[in-house]
Amino acid sequence: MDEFLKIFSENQVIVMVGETGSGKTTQIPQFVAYSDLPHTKGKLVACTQPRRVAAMSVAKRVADEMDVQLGRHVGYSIRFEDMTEPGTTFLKYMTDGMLLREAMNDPNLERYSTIILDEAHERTLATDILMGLLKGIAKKRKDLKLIIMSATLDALKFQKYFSLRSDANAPLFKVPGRTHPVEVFYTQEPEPDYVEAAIRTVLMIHRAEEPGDILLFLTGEEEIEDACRKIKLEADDLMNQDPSSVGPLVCIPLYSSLPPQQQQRIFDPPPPAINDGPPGRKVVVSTNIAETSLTIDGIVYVVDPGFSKQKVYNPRIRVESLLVSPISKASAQQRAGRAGRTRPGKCFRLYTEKDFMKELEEQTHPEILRSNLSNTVLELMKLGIKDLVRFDYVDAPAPETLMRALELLNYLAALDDDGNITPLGEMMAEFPLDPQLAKLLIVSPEFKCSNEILTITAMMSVPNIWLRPNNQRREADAAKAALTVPDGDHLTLLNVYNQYILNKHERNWAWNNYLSLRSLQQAENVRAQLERTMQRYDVELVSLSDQKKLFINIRQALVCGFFMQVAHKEGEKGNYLTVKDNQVVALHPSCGLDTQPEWVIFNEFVLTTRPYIRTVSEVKAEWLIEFAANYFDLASFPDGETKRALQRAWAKRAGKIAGRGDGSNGPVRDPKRRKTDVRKGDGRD
DNA sequence: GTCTCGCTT
Repeated sequence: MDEFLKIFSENQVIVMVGETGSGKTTQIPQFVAYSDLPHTKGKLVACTQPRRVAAMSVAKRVADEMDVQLGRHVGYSIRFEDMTEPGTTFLKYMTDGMLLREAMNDPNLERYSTIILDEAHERTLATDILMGLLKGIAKKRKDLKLIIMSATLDALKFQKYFSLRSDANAPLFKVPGRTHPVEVFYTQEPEPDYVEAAIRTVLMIHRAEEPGDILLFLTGEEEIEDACRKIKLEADDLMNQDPSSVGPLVCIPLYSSLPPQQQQRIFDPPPPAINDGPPGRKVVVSTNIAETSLTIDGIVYVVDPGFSKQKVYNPRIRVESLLVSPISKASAQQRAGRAGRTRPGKCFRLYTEKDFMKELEEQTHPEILRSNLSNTVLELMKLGIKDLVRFDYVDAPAPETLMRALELLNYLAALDDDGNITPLGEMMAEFPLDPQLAKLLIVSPEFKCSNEILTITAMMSVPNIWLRPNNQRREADAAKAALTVPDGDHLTLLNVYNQYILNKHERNWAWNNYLSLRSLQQAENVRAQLERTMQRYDVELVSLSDQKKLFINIRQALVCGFFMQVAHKEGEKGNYLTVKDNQVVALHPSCGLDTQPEWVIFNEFVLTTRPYIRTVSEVKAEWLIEFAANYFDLASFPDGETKRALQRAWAKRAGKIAGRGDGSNGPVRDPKRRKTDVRKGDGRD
C-alpha cells in the first residue's frame, strides 16, 4: 500500500500489472479512495470491468471489506441496474460499456477524480475506446488520475501509449500473484484431431495421475456435448474393467447458453469413491468462459488443445462470423494458471513447444480489429471525435472497416456528406442499439407502428429465442410452425413476444413452446429500456388497429433501417443475390416464409455451412425506391437481373407520377439532403 | 435443411 500510494501521489497515470490472486481489483480502488478522498471534492472513483457479474460481485466484496452497505458508499452500475446513491457513493464499480455511455453525455467525465480501467489486457471494444478518450481527457484535466490495470505482461504497450510527455513512459507498478506453480507439458508432435487428442489426454490423466479435478477447453456447445458423451462412455468402461485402480468420473459441460442452474454444476464435489476404490474425479469441459469469467476451485489439471472460437470481421462483405482459431500465448498462460488456484497443478498443451513459441501470437487480437464498427463510430461521433481515422487508438482498426461504418451511417443519414453527425445521428446514438435498429425505431411512428417496431427491435437485439434440442427437433419445429407468421420472420418475432406476454401466467409456456425464457425476459428488459429512451426523445408510441395495414407498414418501416440488407431472387432455384455486394445467399432453413418472394429484407448474413440470410421478410420494390431512393438509385447498380427489376419499379413509379399530371407528389426525400427533419424515413414521401 | 466463443450499451 505504501509503495502504491507513493507512486499514485507522484503521477497522473499509472500502469499496473497484477497477476491473478494479487487482489488488485479489490484493494487498489480502496487505496485510491482513501488517498484521493473523492467525496470531499464531490467526486467518485470508478473502476471498470468487462463483465456485469464481475462489477457486481467485486462491489459486494469491497463493501463487505469496508464494512459499508452495498449501494451507499460503495456501489456498482451495470445495464438495467444502478446500485449507487448520488452524493453518497464514492467508489463505483461499473462495466466498461457503462462508462463509455456516460462519456457520451459528460465528455470530460467530470464526475470522476480517478478512473481505473481493470482487465485492460482483455482489450474489449469499450476498454479500447475508453483508453483513447481518457488519454485525451487526462491532457485537458490535470486533476484526473488514471490507473490502467492488466494481468499479463503487455504493460509496456500501455506504458508507451500513456506517456503523456514524449520523454517518459507512464510508470509501472507491479504486484506478484499468489498462485501455485503449474508444470506445463507439450506434445512431441502436432495433433491432427484436437478433440480426439483431448479425450485421450483426459482419460490418461484419469488413469495415471493423482486425484484432482480436470478442466478441458474446447470451442463450442456441440463439440463440448459430444466430448462429454465420449469421455463418460470410455471412463465407465475403464472403471468396469478395473474397479480397483480407476475411480468414478463425472463430466460436466460448461458454456454460456447453458441455463444458470446447470452452470452451477461445475461447483459440485467430485463423485465419491465406490467400495473403497480410488477417489472420484470431476472433469469440466468448457469454452473460454472458464478462461475469463468463471473460476472453478479444485482444478489441478488443465487440458489445452490451443483453440477457441473468435469473431472475425470481413469489411469487404460486411460480415462478422465465428472461426475456430489458435489462441494466443497470453490465453494459453491464463488457461494453464487455472490449474494452480488451490495447489500445484499440471497443464497438458496439445501442441508442440515449438508451435507455442513460434506460431502463437503474443496477445489475442483486440476486439476493435475484429468487429464491425458502425456502432462504435456513431458513438465516437456523438462524443465529438470528428476525425476517426486519426483518433489516437491503442491499435487502429483497418481503414476499410472505418470506411464501411462511415458509409452505412451516411446512408442512414446519421452523418451528412461532410461527415458531421446529424440531429438524427445524435438521437440514434442515444439508443443502445445498432444504427440500423435505432434508425428503424426512430422512424417507426411515421408508419404508425412504433409499438410493434419497439418489440421487434428488442427481439432482434437479444440472443436467439428458438430452442431446438437434438433429440426433439421435430417437436421444436412443430411448436415454431404454430407461432410463425408467413409474411415474414420479423412479424413472427412480434407474434412470439405478444404470445409470451399473454401467456405469462402459464409457468411453462416458454418451455412447452421450445422458446428460451432467458432471451424472452431479456427482450422484455430491453423493450422497457428502449421505451424510456423513446419517451425522453419524444418518439411517439403508436399503433394501427387494421392488422393488414399494420403488417404492411411494419415491413415498410423495416426498409428505412435495413435497406442495405436486401436480397433479390435470381432465377427459380431459390438463390438470392444481396443488393450491391452481389453475394449469393440462401434463405436460412429456419426462415418461416411460405413462398420465395422476389425481394426480401434480412437482419443477418451468416456464414456457416454456406452463406445464409436469417430473419427475413418480404418487401416490395416500390417500397425500396420510395423509402430508400438514394440507395436504390439505378446509376449505382451494375447491369443484371436486380437492376432490371428495379428499372421496372422506377418506370412504374414514373408512370404513376405522370398520370397524376401535376407532378405534385412532393419531393423525393433523399437522406443526404435531409438535415433538419430527424424523424422522417429515408426518402419517405 | 439449421449449428452462437465470450462480452456489453
